[in-house]
Amino acid sequence: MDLKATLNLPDPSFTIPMKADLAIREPEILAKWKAASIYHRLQDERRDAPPFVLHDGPPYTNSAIHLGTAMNKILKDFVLKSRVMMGYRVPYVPGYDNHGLPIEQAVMKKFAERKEKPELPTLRQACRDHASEYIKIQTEQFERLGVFGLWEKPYRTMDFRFEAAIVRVFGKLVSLGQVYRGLKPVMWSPTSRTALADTEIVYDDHVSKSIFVRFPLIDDHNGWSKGLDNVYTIIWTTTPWTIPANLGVAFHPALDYVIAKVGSDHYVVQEDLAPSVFQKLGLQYEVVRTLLGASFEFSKFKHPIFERESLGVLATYVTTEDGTGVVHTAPGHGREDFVTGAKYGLPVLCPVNESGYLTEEAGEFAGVKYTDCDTVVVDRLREMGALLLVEDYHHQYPHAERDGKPVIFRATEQWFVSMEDNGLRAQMLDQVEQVQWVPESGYSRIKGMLGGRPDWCISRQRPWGVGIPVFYTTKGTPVLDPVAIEAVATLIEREGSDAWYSKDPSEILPEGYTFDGETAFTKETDVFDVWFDSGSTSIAVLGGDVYPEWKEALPADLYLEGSDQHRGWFNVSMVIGTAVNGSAPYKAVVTHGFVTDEQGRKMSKRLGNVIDPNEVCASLGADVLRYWCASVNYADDVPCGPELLKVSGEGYRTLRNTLRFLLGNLYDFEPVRPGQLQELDEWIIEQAELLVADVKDAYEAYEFKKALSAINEFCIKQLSAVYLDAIKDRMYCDGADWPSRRSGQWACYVVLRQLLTVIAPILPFTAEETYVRVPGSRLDSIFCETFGVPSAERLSQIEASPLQVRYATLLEIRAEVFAGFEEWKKVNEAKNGQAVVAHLTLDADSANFLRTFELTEIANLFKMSWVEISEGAASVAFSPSPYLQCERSKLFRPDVAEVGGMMLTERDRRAVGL
RNA sequence: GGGCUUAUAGCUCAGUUGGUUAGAGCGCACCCCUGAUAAGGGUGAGGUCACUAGUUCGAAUCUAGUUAGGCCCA
Repeated sequence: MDLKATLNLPDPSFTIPMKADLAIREPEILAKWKAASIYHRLQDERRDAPPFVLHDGPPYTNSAIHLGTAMNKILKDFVLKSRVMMGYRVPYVPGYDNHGLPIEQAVMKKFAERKEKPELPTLRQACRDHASEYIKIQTEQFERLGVFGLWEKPYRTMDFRFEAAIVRVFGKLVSLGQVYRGLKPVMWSPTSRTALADTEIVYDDHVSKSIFVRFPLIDDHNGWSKGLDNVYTIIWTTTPWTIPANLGVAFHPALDYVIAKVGSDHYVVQEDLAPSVFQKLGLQYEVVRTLLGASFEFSKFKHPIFERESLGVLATYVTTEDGTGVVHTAPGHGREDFVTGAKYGLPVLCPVNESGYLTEEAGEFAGVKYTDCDTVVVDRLREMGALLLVEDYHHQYPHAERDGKPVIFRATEQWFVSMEDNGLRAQMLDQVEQVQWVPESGYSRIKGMLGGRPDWCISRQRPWGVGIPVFYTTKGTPVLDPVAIEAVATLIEREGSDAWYSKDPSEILPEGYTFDGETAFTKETDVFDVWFDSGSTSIAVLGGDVYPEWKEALPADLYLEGSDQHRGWFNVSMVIGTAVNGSAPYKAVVTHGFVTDEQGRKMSKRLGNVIDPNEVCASLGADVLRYWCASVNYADDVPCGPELLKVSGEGYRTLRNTLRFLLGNLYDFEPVRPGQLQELDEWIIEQAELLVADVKDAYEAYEFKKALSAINEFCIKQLSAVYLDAIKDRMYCDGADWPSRRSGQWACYVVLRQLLTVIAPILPFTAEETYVRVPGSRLDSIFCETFGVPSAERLSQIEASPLQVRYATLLEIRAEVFAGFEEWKKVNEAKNGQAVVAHLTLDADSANFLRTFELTEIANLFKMSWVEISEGAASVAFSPSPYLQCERSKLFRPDVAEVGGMMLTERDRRAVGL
């Protein structure tokens, strides 16, 4: 008799293959999902279920995805899929951020290579095309990761209707009185009469006139100059043309300053710089007093030329590297000066026009070109006796990249969203309290940023964006009229934001439109800061005005982005959400860190440590990448590299093999619950239920790592090491349809289904691949299933289950037997426990406890030939088994006997009908 | 330089309100199995809890500082 043929061995063609071949198999599963419209299927399935809305933060569309974006989408998908399996309706509209400088620059580079200088419409079209191209690429890549969503209709900030929504959000803010027009300095090219972005600037050698200028003290505010006459402070600057705009002198609050006596005059300069300053000026001096910079706050000095005050202010950017430690401050001509000026309520004086000529506001210098100030202003300072020294100064100075000419800082009219009007800031800070921040540190981070953020400058002097929809009258009055703004929105909705540029105001505004009695208008040329676009997404998408199928209740349940978005998206979304709707646009915010290499260093091309998620999908598979994602602590910065991916691959394979084995035993199983289950089978089913309860809680708390390690440990410690090992004999050698075997199959079936549901959010491809082969799977997809979470009642029943205590105790004894056997093996011949009898001597209670089990079950679990139990002082001893080996089951058992020329146990004799 | 944040075994991570000998999985070493087989099982070795100084009867845990990372600013 061919005994092997009588065994019920797992059928390798029935179960999933051991070799995953994910790079090949995953695309097939994707195709299946696509054909089944899995996303819509799930929406349909859960039509009446409570919703869980994760609102997508839009990635910028100027490159393929990198590991950080991949991780972000995968983490989102963990949330989406786990919520689906908790029974929610889970809509997900992916988004894309399309306007802005980086795309414009990428496009300009292409034009430059062809030596072309595109007109505005051509440039904008090229930007649109560029963004479209990367939307397509990124969509493919995100889908490849296994992310379910409305990929055929994502939100795109350059979608005409989306652009119109942005305009309407602006209109809403205008009507709320949240928007105002103000001045702010930007890099300005006087030769091309345009504002420039930082990235359009190159630093080049330049020779400037540097001047030392003294400012007489008018009022020392708190008496620091008491008893001294002729007190001055000295500033040093390399931009004489900004002297007419001077409104302040800045001191470092924490540095020491000296009052130096020079003849009958007294000069305030920074202590460390005093020797070099006076040496340069050729003056002998004597220190008469030393004071902290903070002393000079609110002191009043006189402007060196005009009859005007220059206020003593404090600023921490004052350094001791150059100059005098006292910084000439012109809020209209420097970013730092602007911020400091705003703090002290100084006006933003900008007496330089767009061509670089000084204006009427510069008084006697009106009409002078800024470069000529090197002589005109300097001469005047000399006449006034304010000039202490002038010399040439070689340094790096910003130049426009496009024409190589020097640029200037110049305040221009910009649009702002006020943080204080309507109590917006206070309201936002209140809203911060209502939001759940995960991890908790996000709370203090966003709070600091909202509390400290200045008014939001929403205008950009760029071509690629949504035009700020403001008309001006011939007198230059901005038309802040809802009717006019809505006219723009209507146009853009129909023809896109390009139409704002191509149409005349008369073509846009309603016929016969008048404002302030005027009928002729010009258009604003600035576009919105792209953060205004993305700050509007909650309203544009969830508000449902753009496309009704996107509509969901606000606030969203969750935003999930990198921690840099505290300053970015979370911030601007809060500003617009709170201003427009009166509340935060999100109930919870989860943030993740950044991906580093295995040494914790930033990924960079230079270091050659960049991991490309697309390559990982094409080699190891998306499930392995997702496994990695779930295995790291995303709240911190997360390491990734070839070694870690290899480790993830190994972990993945362990899980896969567990699924493979469970399924392999079900090839001849109809999923019907047998009347009576064996104890061990009930035990593992209870264990699986405990696991599902834990994992569901972990998913709910966004603790994917915890979910994965719980699953892992269950597979390794409960299934592989104990249960699966113990049931093999029963599965293989018992009669195929004996209740004992069916009981084990039922347990495998139940456990497998439980495992598949909890694994599915992390390893969707593998879960799906396995699920469709499980006997009795009638649903199209694993994602139509829900977690088999035990009821509270059932849970407390399991937790108090005598079965759990019973097996825990048995497994403790088992561990002692195993440990003892290792010792024994070292000095004895027999290496295999199956050929060894264990002699357990135990106290009466333990012995009686063991006797409640069948000896065959104990021998099986302990992987011994046989077990003998006696009472006495606790010990474990071993001896070679005196029993014969069964030819069918390979076990050495007391009941092995010869029948029909074969050595068989009683059970095996029955199984083969002897 | 500022705000927020991280540091526990070779790796990824647990470690509740301070309280026995700091845990898990992987990896590693040795052994077993060869009917989960490019699988599976057993045993074991591995840690000055980044460093320094405090508080305390007692610190991985609390405090201050130092060092090295990260994000956002300046």
